[in-house]
Amino acid sequence: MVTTALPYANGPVHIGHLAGVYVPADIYTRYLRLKGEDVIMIGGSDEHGVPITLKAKAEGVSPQDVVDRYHNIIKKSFEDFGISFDIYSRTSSAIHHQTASDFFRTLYDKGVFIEKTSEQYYDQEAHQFLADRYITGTCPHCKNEHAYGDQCEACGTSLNATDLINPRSAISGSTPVMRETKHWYLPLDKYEDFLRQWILEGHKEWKPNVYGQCKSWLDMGLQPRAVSRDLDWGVPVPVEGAEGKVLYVWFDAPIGYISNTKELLPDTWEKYWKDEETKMVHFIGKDNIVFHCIVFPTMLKAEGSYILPENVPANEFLNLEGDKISTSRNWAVWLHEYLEEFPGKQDVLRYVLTANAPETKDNDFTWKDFQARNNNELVAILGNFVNRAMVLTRKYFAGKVPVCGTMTEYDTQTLEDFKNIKKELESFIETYRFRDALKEAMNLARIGNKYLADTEPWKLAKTDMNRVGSILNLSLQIAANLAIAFEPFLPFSAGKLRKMLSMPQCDWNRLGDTDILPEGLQLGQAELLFEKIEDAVVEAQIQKLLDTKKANELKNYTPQPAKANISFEDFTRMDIRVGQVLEAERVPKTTKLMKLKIDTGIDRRTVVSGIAEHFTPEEVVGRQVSILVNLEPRKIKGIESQGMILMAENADGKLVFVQPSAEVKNGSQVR
RNA sequence: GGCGAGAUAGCUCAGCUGGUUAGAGCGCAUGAUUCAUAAUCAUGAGGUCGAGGGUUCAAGUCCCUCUCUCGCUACCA
Repeated sequence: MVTTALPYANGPVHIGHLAGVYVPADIYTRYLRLKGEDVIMIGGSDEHGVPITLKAKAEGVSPQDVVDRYHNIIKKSFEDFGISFDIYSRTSSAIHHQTASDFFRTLYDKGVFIEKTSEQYYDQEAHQFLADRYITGTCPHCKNEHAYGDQCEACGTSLNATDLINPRSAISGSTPVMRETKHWYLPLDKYEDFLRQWILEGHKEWKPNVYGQCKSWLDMGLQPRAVSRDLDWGVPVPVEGAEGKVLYVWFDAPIGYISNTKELLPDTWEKYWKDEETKMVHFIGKDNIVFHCIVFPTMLKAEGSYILPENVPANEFLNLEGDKISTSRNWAVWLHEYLEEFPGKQDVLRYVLTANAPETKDNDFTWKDFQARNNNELVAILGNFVNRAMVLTRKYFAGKVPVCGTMTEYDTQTLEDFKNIKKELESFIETYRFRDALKEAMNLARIGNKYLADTEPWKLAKTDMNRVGSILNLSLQIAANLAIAFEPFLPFSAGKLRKMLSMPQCDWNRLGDTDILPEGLQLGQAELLFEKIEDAVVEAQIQKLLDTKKANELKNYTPQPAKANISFEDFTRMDIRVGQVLEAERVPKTTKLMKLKIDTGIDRRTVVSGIAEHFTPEEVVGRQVSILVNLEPRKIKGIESQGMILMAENADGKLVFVQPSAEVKNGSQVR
């Protein structure tokens, strides 16, 4: 049984999700199916939790509306992309609510949970407890007045809601009060010995990143974790006196794997979850390691009747054009958009994401690389070889598989080269090394190209047609092998290829054979498997990325609220002058600081300013600027700064000098 | 300055528990070739494995120090 991390239904799916989870899981599953194994692939949307309720609130719609929207987009795009789920369901379904509820109740009845009462902020007007995100207030560190209960976005410090000065409810705006609330905790610490044994002793074969992270968690010591929250969106806690409480989203989400299996196989689902013979594999990203290796197994163990995962092949992250993928910054290639803009090119993306998969460390996706891999590998190596074999066969044998005569020594030598491809592919795939597996499959096409180049059937056609027949027969058999080898990776193209080769079945066990296509078989219509991608196309994608990013930044820009009024007195105390930059140099070992020598008209002084990311020293020398001259001097990086240059900051973070619109004398006052 | 990750051919990266002349793909150069979506095939160019030190019979691979790069965070008066 293969499970894939449940994508969170507050946005569409992007290439990072695909590369990390869904493409590898799909390759693995398709491979097992081809081998005739009894395998199911389980997926679904994760639809509970605070961020969805916040999004719903911001848009003025219900949480259900939000999850409906994204669930449908995600589901559709997975289908179109060829991720072959046996079921893709969702955690807002009735069957999931029932399953999660029962699961909790079972643990509850067994006395697994610890009940603890703690004090939490409560909104008396809205009559509900407030999650950390729902509380705003003044940050105790930087005095930012718009800090959240879990984090201050101005200074980046993570906070407890109780740290905030002047806390306010984000729902009603009222001042919340502390009130007692009861929650249930899963005592992970009690399972530490079991986990230690199971993972550290029993699963040394797990990927180093997974094993390492588990080890570090176990070494730090585990704490009980709350499994419930005060919220009205989610699976209600099925216990008396738990009104207004739901299961915490990390508790309910992995149970989604079980619910979805139930939905798929109402009668036989237990075979997959409770039979020791079943191998369960969780495909996830690195952010999910702890939940799938520590928390969920503990839940399953505590319940008692479930099996534990056999492996958790977590991938690292994929970056995009050198930058982290980010939903909120819109720095992503969205799957549903890709499918629209590159119709019929699912396999190109599948190929690129696999060839460059973040299996051992974070990797970078670039459109240039996408183009290069398509043009130089898919088109030039794979597509071209198939096309050569097809065209030659059509030309000399009217598109029928020719008779294979006696093999030359060279033929058998070529065969040797790909005899063991099956074994190698299997060993790579079964150890989750899909990048290497794909490379191996590609090598088969290279062997084909080399074979044609070395035997030169187009020359022999003038003298020895029998020999040409043997060569093409073997070439076509290689093509047939390609159709099988690529089936898990590039299902669309492999299907197309099989159609061209009149190969109705795809039987993995025939991989490596050289009699897959019978002699005399009439081949289908030849068509190109892949087509070149022009420069303009990828340039447009890069431009689009930059544009949407910019647009998004501007859209998200909200002017800071006005500060409290000050008196005229206060204003006149500030002495702002027009000055001129005489010298400028970067401050060593800093990224943003520049040291400036300013002629203020009154004197010449040194000012340190954080503009080095936006201007070079040459650009600023000679410029007139506005400068606050009577600011208390301050040492920055050991340099005394005597004043402040006034800058305007644009929505995209770019700085602009505030300077007079016409030249004035240095020292002129700004009032 | 703090925390985390990293530094291997022009580029993107492999190199597991230390062991023969350090690898792949792409790019580049030269040659071959024309069946093929100017695609293919061959050959090659020599990277002091960031620097220095240490452990060892033996280190890209282990230890220490330093430098640099990339994230996040200070510094933006």
